[in-house]
Amino acid sequence: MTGLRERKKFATRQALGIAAMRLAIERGLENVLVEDIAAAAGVSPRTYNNYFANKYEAICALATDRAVRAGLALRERPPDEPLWESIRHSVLVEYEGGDPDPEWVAGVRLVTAAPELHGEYLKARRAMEHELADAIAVRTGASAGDLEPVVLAAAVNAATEHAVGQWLEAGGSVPVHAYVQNALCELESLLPVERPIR
Amino acid sequence: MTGLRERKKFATRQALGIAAMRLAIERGLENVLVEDIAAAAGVSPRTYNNYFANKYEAICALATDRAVRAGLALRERPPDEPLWESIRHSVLVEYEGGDPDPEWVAGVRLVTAAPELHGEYLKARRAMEHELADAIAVRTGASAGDLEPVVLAAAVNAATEHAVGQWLEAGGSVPVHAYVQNALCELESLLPVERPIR
DNA sequence: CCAAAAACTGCGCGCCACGCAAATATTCGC
DNA sequence: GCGAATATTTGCGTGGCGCGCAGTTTTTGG
Repeated sequence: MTGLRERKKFATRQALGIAAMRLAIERGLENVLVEDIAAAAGVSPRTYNNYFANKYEAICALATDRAVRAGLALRERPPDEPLWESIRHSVLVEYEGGDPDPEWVAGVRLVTAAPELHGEYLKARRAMEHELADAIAVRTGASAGDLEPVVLAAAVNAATEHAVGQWLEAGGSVPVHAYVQNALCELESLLPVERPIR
Repeated sequence: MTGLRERKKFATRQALGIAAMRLAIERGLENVLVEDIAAAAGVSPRTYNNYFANKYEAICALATDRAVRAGLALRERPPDEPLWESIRHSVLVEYEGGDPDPEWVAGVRLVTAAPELHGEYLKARRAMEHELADAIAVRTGASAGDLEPVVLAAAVNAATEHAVGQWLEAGGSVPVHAYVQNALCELESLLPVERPIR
């Protein structure tokens, strides 16, 4: 990742993602052309298509990256930490800085409100589920094909999305962070692990 | 649903969905034009777009319908039946007849193999999750905004998809049915409900 | 500093989503 | 049944998109 090539590539991807989200928020999804996004990121339309196959991928790129990072974060928690605590930390970093930032809030609102984005957004969430499941499997020493890590990851994802939904409905005076933490704690009590996974 | 109008509309939608899936299987996703699907269903290309916004929606239409039906099925189980049994029945009907049918198998393979279809397929699965969650909430008497039904539905979905994945890997000598039933039973033991939900 | 590898770009083509308005089919009150 | 009201289908036209191709520019490794 230290090569100039890779850094530039990543920067372009990120610039496109940010530009796409910004434009979609301020103009509305339908009034953004691929051409606009490319221009805003200082790149030719043709190059845009080397990074993303369509508008929606670009808009969700940030969400995708963040989601994947949650999985990586879990892998890097100290292995002696209780699993639930590790999961809570890994998921919560996703929502750490974002909450008061009005652009972040608008982004969440956009992604949940626009049906055209749902498919892409779900792909991002599922990517996180997979990362989480793998990381959990490593931690619990599960063998390949085991059901438990998969279910656990899915439950975490569902609880998280549910929390965000509740937070959105509530109007946003309390930070998301609190909602998500709450949901994860409640989830923990719903999934009592007989042989306590550490 | 008894009006001629509604029946025709439903028939067209189904014809388009079937045609789309068939063509995609026998030619490969990239070699199917919207025009072809419309023609195969005996409808103008313009009409196609009154039903579906793109190729992928049409291809996944059957999956979507089946997924939603699972939710409805749960609502119609006898309320005195144990909840887990109701869930198992409702989910299993999705996989009842399909398994030996080579076209059904090819469809599952296509949907899981082609990345372009993932977003749409995930939307179908999530629709089922919502239906299941609602039905479960009714059954357990949960109040609006409760986490438990949502998590339960997500877990059921994850277990189901996991089972199908395992079955695909195994090559298909044992029917899917068995895999899914297995996974759901295992899931049941993973989610011991303290105050036993009936 | 140079050759190999990779990324960016312009061009062009076929496909697609959708608004609009005319034609056709279905429903419903009478 | 009949005719008006309401839905659906369809053709046409347009703007936008996805991507293969081939030429140029940039980065890399030696």
